[in-house]
Amino acid sequence: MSKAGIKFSNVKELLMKDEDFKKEYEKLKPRYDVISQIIEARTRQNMTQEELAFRVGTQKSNISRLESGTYNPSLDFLAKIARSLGKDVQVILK
Amino acid sequence: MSKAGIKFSNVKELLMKDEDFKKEYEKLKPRYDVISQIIEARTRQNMTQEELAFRVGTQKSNISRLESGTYNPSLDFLAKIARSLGKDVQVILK
DNA sequence: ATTATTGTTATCATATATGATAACATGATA
DNA sequence: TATCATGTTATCATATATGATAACAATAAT
Repeated sequence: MSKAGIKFSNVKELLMKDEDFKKEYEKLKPRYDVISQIIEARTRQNMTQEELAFRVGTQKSNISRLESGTYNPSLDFLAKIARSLGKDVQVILK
Repeated sequence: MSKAGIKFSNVKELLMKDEDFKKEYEKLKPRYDVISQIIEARTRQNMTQEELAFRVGTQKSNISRLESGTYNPSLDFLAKIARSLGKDVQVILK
């Protein structure tokens, strides 16, 4: 074991975790990005989750769940949300 | 009935259908748009559905199904596809 | 202190996305 | 013709997204 007092295996483990974290982050970035925009657009218009839910045709709890980022939303659902916020959703590969 | 020989109710019906069609189209536009980009990116790289499937970690039949536009894909799936095509998916509300 | 407003969390039921496999279609090529 | 490469379609199993309802938390307003 080196003087620094930390085993390489542990460092590697940490780096691996960091790699995993990065990969995980990359994977979740599109989701968090669009959610941020949704929350931003909604609050900017002083719209409550309940009002947005009404326009979308669902319940406020479901809007809260969406905004929490705890699951993987479908494209159609995102599009419905966007239109209920007076916007269009645009998906671009680049 | 007017001289033109077509009942208003029928015209209305047609217009309604047109409205429905427009609404339906608006609703499906984001899906078809992103699918077009996927197919474009894949074929541009001379990549087969089988190769894309391998990179994504699924089967070629599932890629075919996605590209057929017959269902409502999730954001994560689109992101995985994009990355396997060497691209990033970008979702914008505007 | 109470009540209203807004958002959160948990839970159940149902619909559907996704993975996997197989069979088939089509066109190119030997 | 036979084979190979590529894409399509059907089907089943499983995981999960979504709708719906209820209970709760936090904050503001009265």
